[in-house]
Amino acid sequence: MPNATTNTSDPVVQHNDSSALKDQSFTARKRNAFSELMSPKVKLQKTPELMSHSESSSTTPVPRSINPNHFSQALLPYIQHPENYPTEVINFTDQIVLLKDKFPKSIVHLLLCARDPKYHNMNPLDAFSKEHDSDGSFLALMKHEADKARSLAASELRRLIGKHSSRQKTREQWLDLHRPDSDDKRQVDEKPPTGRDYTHEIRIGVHAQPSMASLHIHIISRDMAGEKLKHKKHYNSFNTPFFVELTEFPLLQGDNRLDREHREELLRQDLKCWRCGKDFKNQFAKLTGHLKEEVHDWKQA
Amino acid sequence: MPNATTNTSDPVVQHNDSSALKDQSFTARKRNAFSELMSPKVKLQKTPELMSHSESSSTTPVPRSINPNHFSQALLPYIQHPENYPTEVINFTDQIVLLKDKFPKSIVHLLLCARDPKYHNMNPLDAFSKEHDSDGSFLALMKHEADKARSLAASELRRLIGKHSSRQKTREQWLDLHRPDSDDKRQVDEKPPTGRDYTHEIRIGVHAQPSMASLHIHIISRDMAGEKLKHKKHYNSFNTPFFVELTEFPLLQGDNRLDREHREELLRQDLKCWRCGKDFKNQFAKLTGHLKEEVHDWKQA
DNA sequence: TATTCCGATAGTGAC
DNA sequence: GTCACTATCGGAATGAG
Repeated sequence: MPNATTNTSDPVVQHNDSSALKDQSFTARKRNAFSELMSPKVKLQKTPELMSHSESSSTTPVPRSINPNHFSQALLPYIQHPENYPTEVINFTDQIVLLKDKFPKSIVHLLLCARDPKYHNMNPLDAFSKEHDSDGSFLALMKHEADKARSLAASELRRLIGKHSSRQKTREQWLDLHRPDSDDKRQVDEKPPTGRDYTHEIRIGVHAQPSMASLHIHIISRDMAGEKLKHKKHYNSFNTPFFVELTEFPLLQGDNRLDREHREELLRQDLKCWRCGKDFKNQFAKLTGHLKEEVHDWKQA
Repeated sequence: MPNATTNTSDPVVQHNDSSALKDQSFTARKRNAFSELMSPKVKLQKTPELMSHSESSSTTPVPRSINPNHFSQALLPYIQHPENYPTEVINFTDQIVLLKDKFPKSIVHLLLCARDPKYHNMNPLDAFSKEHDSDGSFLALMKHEADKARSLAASELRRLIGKHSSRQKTREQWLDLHRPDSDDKRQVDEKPPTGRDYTHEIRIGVHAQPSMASLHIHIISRDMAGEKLKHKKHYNSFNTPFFVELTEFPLLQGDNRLDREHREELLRQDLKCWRCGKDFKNQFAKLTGHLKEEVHDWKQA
């Protein structure tokens, strides 16, 4: 069996489905980031005062006098002391922290956070605007980091659902027949068939109006099959224009998502299956029931 | 100890609080009507076709083609064959059946049903109108039966909560001191102090728009402390003009309860404590919490 | 749009 | 205004000596 490559469309199939060692296929870091969810209750550590917390022009849910224990500040500890959270944090630099979302709305759901305090409490629509990022350098940095995170997320998704993929199985069978010690090399193809490219199943973007004050980008697989997807706003925040892809930035000046009312309207709109478009009105339970079937098919591709 | 009388304001206090024999204080009938609630699920028996089911001018929730198994017909078996339901039916004549409400909204909650098929599916506002009861004989009959039922209900209420009553305790102490074999007859009063008159705590009336098709009159204690009082409409149906006291009939021609919209408005109105008048808006749970205290006091009277 | 808890609201099905 | 079940919708608290 050939060794793993870094090309997510040409991966080794991992047959091992247990979670014990699964992180090793995800990243070379010693950290144990993908092993488990955090404990349900965040224990906020004593945090220093924030350096800055200017009000966003796109409005913000954060109170003007910021209580570091307020729920909207729950990401702060990871940003300020990522080294203290080896279970949750996948990797970090001086600029960013990549961590697992504690309440995953899809099979793979990561958050890429900016560490610079000037982005605390700043709406991403502002942070990535011409006004605040005139030379686009911040956007470029985050796009670069997000692309790396996409690769990690794709690898993790492949590890988790690759065994269901028909393309993956085809590749696996070819590799079995062509392994160095095989007697049976009837196939004459020069190269193995490509496996599924899971990077295409990863979406990258921000919420037009986040509740968490720390600037964060969602790195999320397409499925919406996460255990913590519990209501309509969860779903619509990822499956309407409320979810702003990073490629959309900087937004045009008249973008209607700069209007608070429009954002709330997006979250209230009818639930529609991301895969087949079926309209479930307000029936969230019906939607999730339907999604189980859709995701079953989606895994087969 | 003197024997029981039929005067509800001059009762024997029953110290026995167990349910095994409690029916004996309620009625001389052999029936076991007050022992327990029916099983939660009504098993409708196969019923003969209804004789008549004219539409009420006050509108009716009953479909035009009546299915005898429809929920609105659930009282029919008791009316047609009261003798088959000794547990639920307290007594009956050719004209009426008196039975325990299976879903009591107060500590005592009885239903007095008319047996004549011409009242099936007739709104009580019509049945007791000049048009349908020009000589008032039907109203007179039902008032007479309801008054008898009131006495039974009052006795049952006394049996259930009399031990909490201060007036009842005063009477009890006097009777203790004056019992035939007592050594201590220091009291010189000629007559025992009256106990609480529980007939004043029994209300008699109909719902302005019943869901059950069979004409029925509620005989219900004042408390609203029944286990089956579960939502706002339950409460308001007994504590707004939606509850039409039998003494109000026949209604004046312009009575606004003849209007369906007005009836629905009555059920939607703010929840107000029947005892102190406090407004609980839509907060049903807060109301029932409050009622526990009020009913505790009410029992003391 | 953070979660969680509680509770009010709304629709359905009942044979 | 029948009940019981499911689920949607709506507010409030959320820390901590």
